[in-house]
Amino acid sequence: MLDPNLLKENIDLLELSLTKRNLKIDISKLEELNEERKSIRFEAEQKRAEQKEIGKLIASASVDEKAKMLEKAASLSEEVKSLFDKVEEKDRRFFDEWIKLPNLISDSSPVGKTDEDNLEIKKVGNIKKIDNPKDHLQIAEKLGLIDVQKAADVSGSRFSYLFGDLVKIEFSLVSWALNKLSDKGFIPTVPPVLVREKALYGTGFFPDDAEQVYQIPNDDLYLVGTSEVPLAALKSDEILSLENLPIRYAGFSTCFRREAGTYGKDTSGIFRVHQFDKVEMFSFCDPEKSIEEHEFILSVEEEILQELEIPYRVVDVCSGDLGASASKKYDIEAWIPSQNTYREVTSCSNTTDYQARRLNIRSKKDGNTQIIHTLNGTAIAVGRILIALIENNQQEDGTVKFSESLSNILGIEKLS
RNA sequence: GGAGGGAUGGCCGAGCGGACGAAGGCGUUAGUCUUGAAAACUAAUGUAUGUAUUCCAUACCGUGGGUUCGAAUCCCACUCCCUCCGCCA
Repeated sequence: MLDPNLLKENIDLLELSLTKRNLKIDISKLEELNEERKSIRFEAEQKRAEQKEIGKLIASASVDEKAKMLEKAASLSEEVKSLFDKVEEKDRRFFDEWIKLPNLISDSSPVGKTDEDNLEIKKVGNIKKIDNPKDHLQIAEKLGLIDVQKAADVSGSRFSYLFGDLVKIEFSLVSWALNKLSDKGFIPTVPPVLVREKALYGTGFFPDDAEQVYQIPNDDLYLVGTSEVPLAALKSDEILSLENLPIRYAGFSTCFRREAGTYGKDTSGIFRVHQFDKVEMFSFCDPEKSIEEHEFILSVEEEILQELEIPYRVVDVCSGDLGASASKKYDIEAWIPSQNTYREVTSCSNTTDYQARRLNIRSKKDGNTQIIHTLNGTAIAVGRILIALIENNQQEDGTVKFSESLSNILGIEKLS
């Protein structure tokens, strides 16, 4: 959520940001709603003060005065009640709209409409020359490492069975990443993957992306699409001391996504599935240092891909392609030989104070509280990393062979 | 799943219809004393909103509703925690 004071203090900034995102929103309507709710609240509070005053006098009034005062107080009580009902209604009308506004876009984010306008920052790594590259599913199915057919029977489309060495690689990757992150000050975490609605609102996934989230209606719980949700909510309603920041967590969890609206996209293999495992970085940060922290998280992602010998490029996501809570976002796209292009494997966002305001996470500075900043980034999205590893290390004979240093990380030299 | 107990400020804990934003203690901060430190003493010490900006008003005692002129305090529902029984990786 944005700071409602923007309406008073920096309406131009708000308008500029919305324009960059290609959104047309009637701000004057919002201003009006905001004014209405404020003035009615003021009126209600004045009446309430009056009511309290009389209430206090009643306690010590003489018997004959009392009856009269009680009468007056009763009618005031009615008035106050109806005024506060109005306040509630006006507040709701304003905040229902206000909460829908996406985060302010960073000055440094490129302006554009779709992912085609994303700005490539750099390309890293050597792309191996592979003649007639096979895709990861062709390779892994033949080697008995992935079964999507049977998974479709059991669970539906976009699910998979992973077998054998691929599973061993997954656990090696996760363990390796958690160790690396732990060394960099991230606290390894296994968070809950079922959360209440509140956590999803707090992180900005609700109301906008509600259709992407699996529900457990019997228990009013939701399956998270990323451990970002329980990690962010971990500090909700807390005031953190500034000298302890940044506080960093590395969360491992299974992630669940409905992938509504992606029918026909990436239907082959495990690139886009309903369930995958991921190690996620999350940082609670001093607002003055979130830009550096963002670069730091990106650098960790790059380090991981470099050590995994995956060619990649870094993309600065443009304004039109940015999620609601992000002020700035970098994606890293790995080279996928079978598609002859780069595809997203990690993403890191600076959500500035957008999530923290909803989650009410603050710190103290010079005696005043301030909303802190939160950031998140993918360390290892297991499925997609497996794809990149398989495809970039495939051999002509249909096997997969890893370099010595890569084998040391994965615990496996060859898939055959 | 069954039976009982509980939730109050950074922490502990009192209050159980009006003088309560809340006693007392601990902690923290500042000061006095001291070469310095400790101890002792003194003082300060929640959050948010506002047409207030060193003053004032309003809200917040798990959450939401109700009773009442007035609720931390009474009633109802929910959430969470603890103890015992049952079941269970």
